[in-house]
Amino acid sequence: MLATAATANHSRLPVRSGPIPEGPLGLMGTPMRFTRNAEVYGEDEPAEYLYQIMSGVVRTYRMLDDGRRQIVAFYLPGDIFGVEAGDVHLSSAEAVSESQVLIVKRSTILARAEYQKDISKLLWILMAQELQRLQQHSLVLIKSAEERVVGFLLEMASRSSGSMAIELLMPRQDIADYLGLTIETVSRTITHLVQSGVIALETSRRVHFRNRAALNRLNA
Amino acid sequence: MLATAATANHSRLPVRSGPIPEGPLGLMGTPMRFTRNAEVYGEDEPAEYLYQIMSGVVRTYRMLDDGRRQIVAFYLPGDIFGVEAGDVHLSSAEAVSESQVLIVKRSTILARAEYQKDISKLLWILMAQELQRLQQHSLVLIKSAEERVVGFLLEMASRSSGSMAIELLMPRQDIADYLGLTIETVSRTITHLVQSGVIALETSRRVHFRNRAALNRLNA
DNA sequence: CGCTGAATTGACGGACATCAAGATGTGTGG
DNA sequence: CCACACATCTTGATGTCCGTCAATTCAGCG
Repeated sequence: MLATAATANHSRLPVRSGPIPEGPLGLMGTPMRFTRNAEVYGEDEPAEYLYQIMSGVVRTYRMLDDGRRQIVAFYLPGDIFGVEAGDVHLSSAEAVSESQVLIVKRSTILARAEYQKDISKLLWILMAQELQRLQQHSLVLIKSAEERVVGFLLEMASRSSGSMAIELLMPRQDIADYLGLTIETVSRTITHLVQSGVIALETSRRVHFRNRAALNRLNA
Repeated sequence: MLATAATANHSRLPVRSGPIPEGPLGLMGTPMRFTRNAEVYGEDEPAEYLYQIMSGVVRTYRMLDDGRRQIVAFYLPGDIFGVEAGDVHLSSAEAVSESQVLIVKRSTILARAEYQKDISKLLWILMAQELQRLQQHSLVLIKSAEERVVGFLLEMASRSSGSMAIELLMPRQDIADYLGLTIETVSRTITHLVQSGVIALETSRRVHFRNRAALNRLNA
C-alpha cells in the first residue's frame, strides 16, 4: 500500500522525513518554492510538469459548484505528484505550508521514456499508486466519522518516520475536506479518541499514539 | 464531466448501445459468457487479462471487512475493464446480468505495445479514464443522497443511447452500493423525484426524463 | 395461481451537519 | 515584552438527513 513501513525513527523533531528520496526526478529537476496556500497548478490547466516534494506539503483538490472542496491527496517530502494520464490536470494543487518542489518538464520525461525503460516503468508505478490511493479513498468515504479519522491518523503515521507520534502537517479544515466531514466532526472525533485514551495531543497538531492496537481495531 | 451529452437518439429500444465499438481488442479477443452474478475475476488475483464487454453489464467492487460493498464501476457494452497499472486486481469483477465478454491476454497486449505505438497509447487512455472516473466518484460520495441519485441517472443517460428514457441495467442494491447509500434511500429518492415530476417510472428499471433542466439543476 | 426476490413505504433513532460561542494559539506592532 | 488582532481549534445546543428495522406491494416464473 502507501504504507511503506519505515523502520522507527524516534526523533522528537517534526516529521519531514530525513533526506529527500533521490528519485529519477532529482537528477534533472528545477527547484522552486511555494508559500503557504500558493497555487502550484490549477484544474483544467495543461499538465506540463511533474513535481517532487523536497520539503513541505502539497494538497490536490477539486471544488464542487456549491463551494464544497474535496481534497484528493496530500503529498509529503519525496512524493511525486502532477502525474496525469491525460494531458490536463484533473485537480488543482496548492502548498499547504511553505514548500520546496522539484519541477520537471513532462515532455522531457516522456521523451526519455521512449528509450529509457525504467522511466516509463516509473510512470506506470506512479499511476498505479494514484489509482490505488483513489480507490482506497472512495472506500474511506463510506465509513463512519470515527473510522475515517482513525484511518487518516494511521495513514499519516505510515507515511511519516515516527511510530509513536506524528505531526499533522495540515489544518483541521484540510483534514475535514479530505475525509468528507466537517471541521467540527473531525475535532470532536479527535477529542473523543483522546478521552478514550487511545491517543494524546501534545499540541493540536501533534498526536501521540497510546494504544495502537485499539486504533487498528477502530479502523474497521 | 462524465456527462458527454450525446446528440439525441429517440430510439425506444432498451439501451445496449448499437454495434460493439470495434476496439483494438476486438481483433484478437476470445469471447466468453458469464451468467448473472458470475465472477469474472477476484480482488488480489493476478491481472492476466483485459476484458471488453460485448453485451450485458459488469460491476467491479471492493468489500469492507464489515460486509459493506463499494461498487467501483459499471461497465457497459464497448467498455474495456480489467486495466490495472499494477499486476494485481484491486477489485473484484462480476457480471450484473448475463454477459458476453471478449478476453485478451495482458501479456499479448503488453508485448504488442512494445512496438505498436497506438496500443500503448490506448492503455494510457484507458488508465486516464479510470482515474477520471474514480476522482469523479469520490466527488459524488460527498454529495447529498438526492444529488448522488440524480448524478447517477444523468451518468447512465450519458452512457446510453436514448436521451428521453434509460434502462437501469442493475438492481437497486447495486445502485445503492455504487452511491454509498442504502437501498431504501435510493428507492425513496427516486420516488421523490417521480412525485416532483422530473422523472417517471415506466417500470422500476425504466426511467423517463420529464424535466431534464430540473435534473441538471439538482445535480449540484 | 402461489412462490420468490425486488422494490417500495412507514416509523423511528442516531450520526453528523449546522449555527453559535468560546478557548487557544500565533504573529505584529507599539 | 506586552497587547491586540486574527486565525485555528474546541465545545455546546439543536436540527436534519439518512440508516435501521419492519411490513407491504409488486413483478417475474414455475
